[in-house]
Amino acid sequence: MGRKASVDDEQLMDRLSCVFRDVGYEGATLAMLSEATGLKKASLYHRFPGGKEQMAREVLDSAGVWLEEHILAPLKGDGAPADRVKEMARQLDAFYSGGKQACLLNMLSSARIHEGPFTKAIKQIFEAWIEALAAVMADAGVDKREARNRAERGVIMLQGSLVFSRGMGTTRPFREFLKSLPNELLGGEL
Amino acid sequence: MGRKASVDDEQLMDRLSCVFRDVGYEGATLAMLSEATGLKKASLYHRFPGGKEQMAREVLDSAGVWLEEHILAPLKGDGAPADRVKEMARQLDAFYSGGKQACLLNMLSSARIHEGPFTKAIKQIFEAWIEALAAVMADAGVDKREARNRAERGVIMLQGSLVFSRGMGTTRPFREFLKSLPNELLGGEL
DNA sequence: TGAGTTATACCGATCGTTCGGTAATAGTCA
DNA sequence: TGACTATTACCGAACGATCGGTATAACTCA
Repeated sequence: MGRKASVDDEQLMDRLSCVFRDVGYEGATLAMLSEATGLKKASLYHRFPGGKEQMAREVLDSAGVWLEEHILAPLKGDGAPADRVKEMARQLDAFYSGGKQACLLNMLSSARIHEGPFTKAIKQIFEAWIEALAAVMADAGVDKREARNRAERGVIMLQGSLVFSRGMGTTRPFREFLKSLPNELLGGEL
Repeated sequence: MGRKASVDDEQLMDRLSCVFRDVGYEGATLAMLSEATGLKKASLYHRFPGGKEQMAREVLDSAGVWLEEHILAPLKGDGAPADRVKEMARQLDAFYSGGKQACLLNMLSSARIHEGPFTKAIKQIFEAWIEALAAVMADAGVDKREARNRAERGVIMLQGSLVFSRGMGTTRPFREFLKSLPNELLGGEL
């Protein structure tokens, strides 16, 4: 068949994701996306006929897949609840580069594209995440309602610690959050 | 001497702030800022010779002043610690329109302007806020180190709840955060 | 070869910005 | 009081640059 791509889809997603996470949707220009991927604009349009919006959309979708594989699946595993949570923390640490990289869910939820193509996907990811977290806590014997509260708080603190870390110019808040997360979720039940 | 302004400085700041909080720095266009303020682009440049960057910078500065007046001053008041925290919650509820509006500190800390003109101001605001919060808790008898931890957690949860609320399309998380804030800060000392 | 991939060149639109000029107020002096 | 001037606020039109996007040709390799 044809010629092989100089950048495989996975690398492509990673590099596009990096740009969107750094500067958001509006901040990301095709020039930046081109430089980050090593592909010229026209080549990007070959891979993403839908343009910048499709790129962001697919990056968001692949983030959803990543969450499913690296976070939700381990959370639904059969180890001890505390171990599953600790595994999640490990994965999060890698995903956010120890707090250096922002969260796509925050960076892509600007109001410019109000009720736009991203809002639904973002909401779904948040919901799936919280549900899986609540399920783990339920396994650990936490009351269902309390489990949901703690799950939301966990996600909220993740987002907040990333925002705060970026604002303060240090990754310490994020790292401390990760450390406190298991106890935060399974506090009275360890 | 000259002609009186059709929009006073305070209104101007409020309307510019609204745009930056909605769509961030890169997302905000002169066209949007012009429409939001009722001033034509050229008139905006009369008020802000430094252009868009000066607008964002002054909006950020005026947010710092607002924090000083409406948050830090009450926190340093002479009422009961719990009352001071509750007053802060009231002010925050108004400032963020019950969770409908995002935080400038989050929206202006994109990496596009890395180490740019906003980072220092953002950091200062975060620091002043946390210090004032920690002081209130110290007044309530909370251990100094613990007070600082809780203060940071408070700010982190504020940011996180705003991000989460926006992502989920509901203000409930923010409102619940506000409700839980006094107990979160002064939990064991009420 | 010929399908698949990348590159060069280009497009209209919009970006942030600037400039020349006009509208409106305040002070001056008759 | 009322023309004149100074000063400030505002706006229409245009700037160069860059935006996202699109042709079409050149290259690569099964």
